Amino acid sequence: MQNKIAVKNFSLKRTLTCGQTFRVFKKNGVYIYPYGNSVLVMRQEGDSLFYESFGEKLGEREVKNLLGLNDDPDFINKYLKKRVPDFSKVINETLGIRIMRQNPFETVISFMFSVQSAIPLITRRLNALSEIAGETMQTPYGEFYLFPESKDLRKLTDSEIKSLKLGFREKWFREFIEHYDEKEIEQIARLPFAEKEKELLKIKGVGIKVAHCIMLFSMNELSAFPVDVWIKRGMKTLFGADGSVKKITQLGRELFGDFAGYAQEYIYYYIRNGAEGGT
DNA sequence: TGACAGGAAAATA
DNA sequence: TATTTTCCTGTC
Repeated sequence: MQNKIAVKNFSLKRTLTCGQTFRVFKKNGVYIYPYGNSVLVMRQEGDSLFYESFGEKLGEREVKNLLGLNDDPDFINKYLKKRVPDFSKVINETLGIRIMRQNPFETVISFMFSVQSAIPLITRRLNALSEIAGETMQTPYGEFYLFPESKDLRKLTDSEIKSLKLGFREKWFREFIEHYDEKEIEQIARLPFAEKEKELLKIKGVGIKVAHCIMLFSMNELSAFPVDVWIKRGMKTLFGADGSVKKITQLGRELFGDFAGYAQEYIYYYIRNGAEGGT
């Protein structure tokens, strides 16, 4: 792995395992991430990130963009502290998580599959789908499957879809692949925030939480504020916030402004292990 | 075995 | 418009 990027206050591990992405493989100390028509292999050593790609080659610009390495944690933390002084205790200065800029089409399906599901189950479903419909890529690290394109998804048979065991999510998935393709999702990604949210909510299986996950993790909207059960608990503990998910989402965006998405990561870590000193 | 985890949509008030 | 109920798979 001769390609090297200098990084600061960055944790590849945390970035890839914090729940924003689901199809990442760890093998012999390297992380392997199928992305578009590439398989990206990465390894971090201190302040150096090493990478190489197979299939379509990925350059430094693309890798940095994917991993959110153009975001500046120092700036973001200052911004958040200035806006919400009480929040200082929640901010973990060395967390090293960056918000990724993933593929929007894949991210819609990923978070549709995430509804009422834990991470290992989501991963299993997405891997099963990729193995059935995605292209195989041979690498020195083994064989990996790219995430399928919409044209591949339309070719899925009934029993193949059934084999994914999507449960009540199955009808959403069928409707989605019938009505949407990459182009349409890319179009949505170009809209301003409010319209983006509105268009995403039109997709069956996409409610407010999933819509904000999609915007944050694949559509460059760092002010998105996905509220799951943990964030709901956190917002209640920290700010006494109560009420519907919609209300908490609004409150989070008003409180944390341009970087609500990063604030959300801090709250998640704080409420799950930060307050007790975990990692 | 039964309790529980996890969001969206439909039903209901 | 706001609250309750139903949906499915999997783990412990």
